[in-house]
Amino acid sequence: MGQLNSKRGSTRSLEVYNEIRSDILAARIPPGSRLKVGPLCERFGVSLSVVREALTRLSEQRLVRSEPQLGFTVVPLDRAGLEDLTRVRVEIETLALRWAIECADLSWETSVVAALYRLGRTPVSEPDDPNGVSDAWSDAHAAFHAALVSGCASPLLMELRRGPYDSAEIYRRWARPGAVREERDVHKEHTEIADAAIARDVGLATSLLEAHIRQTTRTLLTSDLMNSTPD
Amino acid sequence: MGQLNSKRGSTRSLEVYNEIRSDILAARIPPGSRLKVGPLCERFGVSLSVVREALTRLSEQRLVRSEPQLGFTVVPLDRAGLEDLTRVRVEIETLALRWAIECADLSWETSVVAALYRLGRTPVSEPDDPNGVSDAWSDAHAAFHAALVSGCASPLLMELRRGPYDSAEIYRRWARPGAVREERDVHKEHTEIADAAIARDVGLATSLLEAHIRQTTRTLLTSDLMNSTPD
DNA sequence: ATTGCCTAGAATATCGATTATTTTTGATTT
DNA sequence: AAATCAAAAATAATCGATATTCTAGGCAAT
Repeated sequence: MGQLNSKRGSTRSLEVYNEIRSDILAARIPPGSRLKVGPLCERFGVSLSVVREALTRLSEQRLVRSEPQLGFTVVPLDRAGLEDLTRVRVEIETLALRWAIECADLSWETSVVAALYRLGRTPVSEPDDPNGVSDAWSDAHAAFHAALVSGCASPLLMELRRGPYDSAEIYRRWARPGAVREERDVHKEHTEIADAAIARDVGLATSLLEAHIRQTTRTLLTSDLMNSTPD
Repeated sequence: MGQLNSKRGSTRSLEVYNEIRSDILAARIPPGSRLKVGPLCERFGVSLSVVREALTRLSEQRLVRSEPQLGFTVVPLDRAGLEDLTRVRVEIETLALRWAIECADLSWETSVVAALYRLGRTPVSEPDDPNGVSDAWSDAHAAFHAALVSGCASPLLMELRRGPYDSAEIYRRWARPGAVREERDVHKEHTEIADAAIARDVGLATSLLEAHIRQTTRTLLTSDLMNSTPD
């Protein structure tokens, strides 16, 4: 009864939304699996409407698929979808970076440097699970790419960028390096992108960013994950 | 018992969502006005959860703003927002058009020609309300711009394009020409864009499309609407 | 044995009522 | 008269239960 939620602007539905979103992005729920409302209610100690609202929001963001009368599922992995996603991401991310460099100021540079440093100091994988990527690294990686475009002076473009980035995150998280041991020096790629950006070299920075995104996809496409799941 | 809704895959919530969305895009609800759940329930003869779900979906699409604990409002008009929106739309629409031209095939050309013809034959405004734009023309206009990019072979890009287009639609609908009687020949602009696209002239088509979008915004920004509403 | 139909069980979508929060109102004090 | 605070009204958020739709598995017919 006495439920003291004094935090202003907070909502049970928002909390559940964040929990489920985090579960999906952190690869704690497999792509394609069903999200049954009943069990989720029980898990969060919350009512139907709350969970439905959270799932509805996620489905508008393309992290969840909603089939009327059939319920909700985590968006499935899909080869063609990843290729489309990559093309679109390359355009949006490089556009945002271009604008950011054109509008660049000191606080933007600072946030890029800071995010890069943090990313470089964060272990890529947990000691106990050397296959997957750690939550901490994923967060730092997201923060670095967000920082790169944070100076673009377009709130709308930054919001539009988030969806595709998150969609790609699911692929990154589920791709067990497996057979394809990465020969890339990912941190070097990040460093070069940041350097070029701060040096105001639009052409170099955007082409490095493009190569970075495409290379990641190439790795994912050849990973056992995308070849083992037929759909 | 009364099973009025035998349509598979339909949902009360989807219907309400479409109704409200249509109300917003057709300028039947003023920007910034509150969307109280109670009255909407009564109007549609439907329960709270249904309306909330519809509004949640709309707020993810940026047509509605959701402030926790404070309810929902139609997204307000905003000068800076329109300028940002325009910059982003120019990039996304021209990108999609570029891809469409590169992938062009006969059925794409056909749909462009068809949409252009329909648009040209649709009266811009109703006889009884010569100030506003007619629903039919808005639909035809949306269909034409959708047709232009329909050949881009990227489902994701087409979906991403829809949000900003709809956001801009609210501005188009609420701008009473007022003092600024359009000296443009809008249909000529559409025709030239379509011609260039079908002629595979990427540079011309995209720059005409860009000019088209920017010109519309320029008109809106000088209309009395954007100058009378301070926020 | 395979196909198609039908019934029980499970899950989704919707409802009506309850609880919690915000806004308004109006009395009280400075 | 202006400002402050407290009760009341309005509105948002959540809950528990009902109605509807889908799914699975058995049974009959070919």
